[in-house]
Amino acid sequence: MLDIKFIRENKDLVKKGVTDKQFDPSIVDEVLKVDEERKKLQLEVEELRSERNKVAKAGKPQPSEASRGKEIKENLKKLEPEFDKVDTKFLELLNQIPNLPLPNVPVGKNESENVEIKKVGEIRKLNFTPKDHLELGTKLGILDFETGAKVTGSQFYFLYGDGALLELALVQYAMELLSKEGFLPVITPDLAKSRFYLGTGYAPKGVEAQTYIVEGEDLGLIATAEVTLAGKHADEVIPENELPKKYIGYSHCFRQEAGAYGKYSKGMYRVHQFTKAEMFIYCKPEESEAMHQHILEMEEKIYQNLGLPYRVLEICTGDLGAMAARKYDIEAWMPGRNDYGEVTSTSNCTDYQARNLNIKYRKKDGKIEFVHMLNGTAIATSRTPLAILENYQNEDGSVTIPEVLRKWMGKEKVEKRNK
RNA sequence: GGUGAGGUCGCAUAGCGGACUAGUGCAGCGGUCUUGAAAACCGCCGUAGUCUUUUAAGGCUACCGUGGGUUCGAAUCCCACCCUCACCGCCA
Repeated sequence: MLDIKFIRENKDLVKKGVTDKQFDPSIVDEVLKVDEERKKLQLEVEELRSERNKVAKAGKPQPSEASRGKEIKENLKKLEPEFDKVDTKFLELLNQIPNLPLPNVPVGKNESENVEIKKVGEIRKLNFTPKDHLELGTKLGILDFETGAKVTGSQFYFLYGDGALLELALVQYAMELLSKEGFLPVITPDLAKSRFYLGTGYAPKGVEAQTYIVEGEDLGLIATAEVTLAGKHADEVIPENELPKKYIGYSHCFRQEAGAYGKYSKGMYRVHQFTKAEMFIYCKPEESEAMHQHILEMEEKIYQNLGLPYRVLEICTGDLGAMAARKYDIEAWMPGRNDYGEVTSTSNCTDYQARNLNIKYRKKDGKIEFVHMLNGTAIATSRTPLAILENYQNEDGSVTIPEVLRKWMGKEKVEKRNK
């Protein structure tokens, strides 16, 4: 959420940001209106409580005071629920105001106005018609959606042999590279309490649209390790000298993806479960822009080393979503669709998530302030293997393994298995 | 899953209905002393919200695992839940 004080004092600025994000700016006026109501009620409640405390402090049973005390109690019994109701409504509305875009973010209505900031790598010219990853993987016997559908449901898959090894190799590659860059490798739980899968904004509006929820418990399957890594420091005050904290988290990710079908969702591009190595950084406000560039650099390094052609997009205001103040996506070339497709996304959420989760840091001078929080994909297995299969395919249907992964795969090429 | 013990201010502890405006110790910050340091001594030292106010400062409210309840008054009593520790059971 945003700081209500900031909203009170910068109404027009907030409205502009909200408008640029393609949210309805009237929400800002609504919040301020309910805020006034809330403050009024709060004052009444606090005055009553103050009197109650005085009466109580006067000591023993004095008959007249006791009856006044009873009266106050009755009044509070009516007023407090009223305040709670308004307060709840206030928070609900406040949470609907998205994070504001940073000043240099390109203004645009939707994804069509995202800005391509660079293109890297050369697209291989093939002298044969490329197959898509689904056909390649299925024929190689390493990818099996049919059994996934049988056992679990549509858009789930089994990996066999080199398919399984490729996923593990990618994760190990990313973990090794990033731990050398000062990121702490973390394996997190794959489930989290609702406070965290909601508090990180993964389901702020459509709520259950993305998240699988465990019946009878306050638990859901995480959509990304961002949820657990952000929850890790909830309600903490981090000493300044421990910042920045850099994590590379490993988890499985679960998304319902309700209604998300279509030709671009084919095969591994959009699935209900995948594995991901996710970078996550907590830092001081003044260094968050630099940290964001740092994450993007790491992502580029990974895709360069994997030898995958890609482009970098700066996401425009209208496509940022609620949490991000700035966002970059990397799209890798995917011959199967003859187009680029998203493989990573890195967001600077500034202090928006930190305010939801109450994560602060103590400065050297003793002052306490909210941290900035950033996240970025290192490897999303399903989409990265997809890009590898399609870009490294040979005419005979075999797939050459990228050099950096060979030490974990123990071979240079994936070929058809008999069994 | 069962039984028992426990969750109090950064840490450690006290607290068993009205002297709690949550005490004490440690750590931290400032000072005196010292060539410097240590020690000793003195002072300061939670978070959030809100009101008065230009600021500064002060007042008020809430917070003793979480949520309810009893009472004029709850850290303290009652109920439910969560977590930690120990032992037992069950399992990779």
